Amino acid sequence: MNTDEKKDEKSLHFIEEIVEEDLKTGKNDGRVLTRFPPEPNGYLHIGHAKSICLNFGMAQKYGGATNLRFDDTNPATEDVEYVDSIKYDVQWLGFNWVQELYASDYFGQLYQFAVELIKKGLAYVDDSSAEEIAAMKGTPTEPGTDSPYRSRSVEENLALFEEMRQGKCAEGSRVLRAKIDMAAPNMHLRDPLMYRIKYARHHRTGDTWCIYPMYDFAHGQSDAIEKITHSICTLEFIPHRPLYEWFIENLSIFPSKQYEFARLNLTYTVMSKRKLLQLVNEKHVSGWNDPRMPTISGLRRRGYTPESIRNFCDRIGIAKRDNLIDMSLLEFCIREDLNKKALRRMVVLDPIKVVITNFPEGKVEPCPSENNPEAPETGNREMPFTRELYIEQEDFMENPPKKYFRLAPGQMVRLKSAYIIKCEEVIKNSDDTIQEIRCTYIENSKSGQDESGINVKGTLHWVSAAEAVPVEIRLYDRLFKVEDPSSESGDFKEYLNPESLTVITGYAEPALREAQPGESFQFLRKGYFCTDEESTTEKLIFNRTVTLRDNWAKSGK
RNA sequence: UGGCAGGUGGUGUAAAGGUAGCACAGGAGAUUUUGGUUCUCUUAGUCAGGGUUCGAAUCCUUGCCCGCCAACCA
Repeated sequence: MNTDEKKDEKSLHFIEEIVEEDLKTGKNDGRVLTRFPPEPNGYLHIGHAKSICLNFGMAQKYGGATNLRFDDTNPATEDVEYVDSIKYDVQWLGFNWVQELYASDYFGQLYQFAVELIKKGLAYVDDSSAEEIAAMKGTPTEPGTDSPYRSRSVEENLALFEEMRQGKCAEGSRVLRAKIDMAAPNMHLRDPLMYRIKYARHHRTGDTWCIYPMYDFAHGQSDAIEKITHSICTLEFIPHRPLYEWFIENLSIFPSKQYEFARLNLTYTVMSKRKLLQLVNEKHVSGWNDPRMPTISGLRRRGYTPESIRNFCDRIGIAKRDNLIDMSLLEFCIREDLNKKALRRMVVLDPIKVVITNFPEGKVEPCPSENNPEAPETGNREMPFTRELYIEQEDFMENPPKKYFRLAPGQMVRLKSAYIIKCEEVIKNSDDTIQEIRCTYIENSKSGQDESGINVKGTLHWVSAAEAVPVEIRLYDRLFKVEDPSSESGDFKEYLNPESLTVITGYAEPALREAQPGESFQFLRKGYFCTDEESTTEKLIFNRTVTLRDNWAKSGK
């Protein structure tokens, strides 16, 4: 009994365990307040989605809340364009923050904190150059050396820091540093920089400030100011934790706690904002929302749903070891979701003409076809069946291998929701290519009223040649040719997949005329496709989200 | 040769000293008017050595391997 109960429980990941322990011991009065802290210097990607699901998810699960806080301490790289896209993407994923905040909201408070540390003799103004500071920092195996400015008096430091703030110092001429330990084995404790001078216009504070706090002197204090209980970040911030705690202790502010988990890596793509920005700037992709990008906006345009992404984040788990998740898991998640939701439509991507010789010219016979067999309540739409049709080039072979269930001379197939046809003759062009396939249809074999008694192995999708709508189809494939482009030697861009995008014209059944931008469909036997945002009634454009699973192709044919 | 954090099937992730489980991927079959879906079944794993223990993925120890850290980035 006891063991059965245990089996049913989903096991907790290490952060959930920490929170449950805190709740049990009454820490923070049972309060859970997390924050999602993006820097507005790029678009959010699927790795951020993992963090978003974690931070908002923890709050949701334990009756807490989550702040959205922009870590905007570097005006040189940040912009409102990014702020807007980030807010949109978080909401699109299905999460709501209680407060929209900015580290820049705290610039005044942070300045006071710095003054406080100077007064306590724990911070000093250093006139050394960036190069000199780097040289005095030492190396991981050798201790650093004290700066000649390290022993300035409190009064002098106070005056100098004030001058920095007033814009009396040139950019790069001075910095404010914490006075900790130049011999610390942890490099981050070797008198880390707290403030630097930057004459850059900030997207929120404008020209109010010319000194800006570094990450380490902004993040922890922002957490403390907001009384964040669990400050969750990625593994590379582990060495920052002692510094995070040092500032909090010496300032005697709310003791937020930092916890670190392993960031997401995905096969056949890159996940660093720097690299993604490079792909955008160098035009290897059409923009941050190119459907090949692992960005939230790219995935959205590709046809990924919020549900599928949340589900994916759920399945990959939270742990501390480095990981490289197989792209096929993400693909599984979107297929799973779209299988339930996407309406079925027939589109021939690579047409070959079929003439039904015993079907009257000019006749149009409506064939009802289910919109989604997984959701019968979606009903049917009608496909027009006519004498001339298109089927897929690959669905016909003159000399088929055994177990080829499709069309071949003398063989019969079912046209989905319509008739069984038999291939009678192949008409060729002078260059030996196929001009058209001549078939006869079995009159009493219509779907739903089949009295032919004929059993066929294959069912093909098709469209009426006369009624089909030409549409643009963008076939997307993986962005890179190798699983882990970042770990390969040389420039990661050498490994871009030149065939990541193929644009073709396909022939769609008439019902697709009404496709709205953002709407997803299953093109029968071909895959899931999403109407592109640039699609119009005059020119329909579809992006391939993902192919269907294909056991036939997998078997090597 | 410094500090820190990790190492469980191909990929992820559970098992908190007591049956190594789940998902994806792979394989076999059944169903199917999508070679889709669904349903069965299945291959495959505790980094290595030593120790503690009745019993170790788990504790101790040594070694090996991977990652992060020396931006006026976050």
